[in-house]
Order: sequence, then structure tokens, then C-alpha cells
Amino acid sequence: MRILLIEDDTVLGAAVRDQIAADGQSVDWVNRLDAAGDAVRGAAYDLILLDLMLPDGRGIGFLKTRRAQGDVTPVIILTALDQVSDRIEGLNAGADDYLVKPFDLAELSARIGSVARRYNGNPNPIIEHGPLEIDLAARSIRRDGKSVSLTAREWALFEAFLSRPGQLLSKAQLEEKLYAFDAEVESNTIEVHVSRLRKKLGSSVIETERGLGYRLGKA
Amino acid sequence: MRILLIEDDTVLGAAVRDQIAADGQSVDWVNRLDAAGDAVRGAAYDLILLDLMLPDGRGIGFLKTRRAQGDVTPVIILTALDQVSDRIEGLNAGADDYLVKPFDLAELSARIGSVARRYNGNPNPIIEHGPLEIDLAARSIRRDGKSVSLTAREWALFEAFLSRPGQLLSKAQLEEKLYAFDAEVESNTIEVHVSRLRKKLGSSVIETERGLGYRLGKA
DNA sequence: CGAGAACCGTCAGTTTGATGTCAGACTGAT
DNA sequence: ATCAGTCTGACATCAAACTGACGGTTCTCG
Repeated sequence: MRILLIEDDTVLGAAVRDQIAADGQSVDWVNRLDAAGDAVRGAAYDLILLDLMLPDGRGIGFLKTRRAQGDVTPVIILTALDQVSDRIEGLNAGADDYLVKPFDLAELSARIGSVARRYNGNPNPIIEHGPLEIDLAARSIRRDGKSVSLTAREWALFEAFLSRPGQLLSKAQLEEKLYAFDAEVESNTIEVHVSRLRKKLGSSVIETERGLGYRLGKA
Repeated sequence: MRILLIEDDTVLGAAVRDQIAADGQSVDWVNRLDAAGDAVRGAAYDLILLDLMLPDGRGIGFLKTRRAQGDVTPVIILTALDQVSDRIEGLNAGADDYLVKPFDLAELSARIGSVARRYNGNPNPIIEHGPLEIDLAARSIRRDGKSVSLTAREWALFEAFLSRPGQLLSKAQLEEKLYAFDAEVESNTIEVHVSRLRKKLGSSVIETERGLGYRLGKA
């Protein structure tokens, strides 16, 4: 089995490489996202181990790009961020599993085995939410069985709600999610996007709490 | 470390129990959700292993109920459903990790160790106050398990009390909290909002001290 | 390269519901 | 019994939110 390790920490990277080699698998180890891009274009891997914090960007972006291009290679995320939100973001982006640092090398072996064993081509991971069937990996939604397409902004907004179901999100929080840091919006952009989402997905997907913000609807 | 195993498959359950025992941990094994409820009420566990498909209901509901009641015991989900949607639902419901069947017993041991090691912080800060469960981050309140929604002013007022439990707050102080500087209320606004809060949260949440002000009720 | 479509931010007219105000009932201290 | 303080239902108001429309920009495809 060919494994691609994307990790910039030299100590951890070496340890992981050695562990995998000891398990009898073949490993390629890169420490930057651009090198990772070259690697996946140059060879077919059976599994990717992906660190989220890399010198030239966040690993999530790399993962999303791969998935957007139709790559279904199993991915295990390695993250120092022990936060449910990061795990969910990773899974939403199409990861198959995650490991929170520091992790046991035995645990790593177990999960590699697990992903490999499990990976025999299961078609599509689908979240059900009321009348909606959401396939995050494929970025597709079916509403009452009929497919609905969302734009980039709409996905970003909807994901913000999905990753925190039940939580109230203020417009300021949502703007942060949608527009990184810079790029200030000085109009009712969020309202408009919420309106567009509701038109596509049903009026009850997102609930308004006047003066406070929005939250994902019950179902 | 005390571990509660909730699993109805007798073969798998026995294997897991033996493995945990071999690791030197103490296990209680139940095969139904109602028995699980009795167990968690009767003893304090350090970790719960939860099967999702049980004869008397879905494990997700059990997990959600525990979390809603403020229980923060780490939970690892055991599921035969190899679907990202289940993992996300589980993680959202407050699970700390999951294992997809069939799993290695070595992997189980590794994850138990991992969760136990990792578990230091509390995922969701929920304040319990009598029949109320208050999640300030999510801006949600449950009263006897049923969710109650507050308006912006009501939140502001309630937070003023929560941040100074037991302390007497005069109407003037409360007005300052609610209306920044330009305090321009010339009526019984505070009284009205206190009344509205009591209607939503129960008449005993806030106590009146005639001529002096208000304070948060005992519980 | 050009035409058309898609996407997104902005705005304006309309809708909605949270909130301040008031009046009358109620409470408790003296 | 009196009366100031408090409670609460009702209501009008106005800011917050909704949404259709528009135009600028980017993307797509011939």
C-alpha cells in the first residue's frame, strides 16, 4: 500500500514514516503543500496522511481541492487542534478519519489498517436533515429527492450552520466565516444569502433570532 | 478507570469486555438503553462505549440526553454504520470519538487510551440552574428539557444576573447594563423585562427585594 | 475573443416582531 | 386602611429583517 505523508514537523514525520515502514507499507514524505500537489499528480496513493498546519497554507484547502477534483483517496487528518469544530471541518471536507496529536504510533497503525480495511468503496456519505439529504463530499443536496445546487457562498454559509447545529451564530460571526479577515461588508449581505438559502432549501432550514443572529432549524 | 459498555451484540460485547479487562480497566456491560440509564444514574463512569443500534432505541438519543443534562463523560461510539453522516451526528451530539465495526481490539484499546489522555477540557460550558440548562455560547436555554428562546434584551438582562449570582442588583444598575450610557428610560422597563423573563424561565428565577432591586433566585 | 450565464454585493420598499410605554391590578410594610 | 412599590396584559412604534431587483464582475463555452 502506498501512503503519502504530508507533515512539516521533522521529528513527528520521521517517527510516522518509520512506523509505517515497520508495518511494511511504502511511504512518501513531503513537508509542504506544493510538494504534496506534485506528489499526488505524479503517483497514485492508497492513503494520505495530512497535517493541517503547514508552512504554505492550511491542509484543509488541499483536501477540499483534491475532493473537488474528484479524488477519492482516503485521507486521515493529523491535527494538533483538539477541537470538535476542526474534526467536523475535516470530515466535512472529505476526510475519512482524524488523529489528534499527540497520538500513539500504535493508534496510527490501527487507524491506517482500519481505513484500508474499511475502504472498499462505499458510495456516498450523506447527512439527513429533515427533507434534505446533504452530500458534503460531492457538494450536492437533494431536497425531497430533487437535487438542488448551491453556490460557493451558499455552501460556506450552510456549512457554518451544519458544523454548529443548534448554536446561535451572529451576523458578525457569519461574516467572519465567509470573508476571512479583510473584506468588510457594509450591507445586508448575510441577510440576502440567508434568504437565498431559504428559498433553495426551504424556509425552515435557518431560523432567525431577531437582534441576535441565526441558527440551524430543528429539522 | 470505570468504563460503561452499552452493546447488545453478545459476542462483540464479551470480546470488548474481555479486552478492556485485560487492559486492567473495570467494565460494566449493559445491553439496553434503559439499563444504561440506570447505570449512569447509579455510578460515575470515566468513559462510555456506546453502540448506536440497540433493541430499545438509537444510542444517539441517549447521548444527546446525557449531554443535555450536563453530563460530560467522554463517549466513544461503536457503530456498524460506516457513514460520515453518523460520525458527524455523533460528534455533534457530543461524542468524543467513534469506532466503525468491525474494529481491532487493539484499536479499541488505543482509542480508549487516547480519549482518556486527551480528555481534560469541557466541550460545552453548560450552566445548570435549577430546572434550567443554559448554554451561553449557543445562546440556548432548556427548561425541564424543553428549549426556550429569549430575545436580545432578555439575554442581556439574564446575563447580568448570571454574571453576579446571588448579588442584589438595583434597577439603576440593570438599566446601565441594558442601555449603555444614554439611559433614557423613564418607565418601568426593567420591571416589564423581569416579568417577561419570569414568564419564560419560571417565576422563581429572579427574586424581588422590595425597594432595593432584584437578585438571581436560589435555584 | 465575444456573448451569455452565473454569481454576488448593494439597495429600496415592504413586512415583522421586539420593545418601551401605560394603565390598572396586586402586594406588603407600616 | 393606606400608599408606594411592583406586576403584567395590551398596544403602538420603529428598527431589524426579508426579498425582489439591478448592475458589475467573473466564468463558460462556442
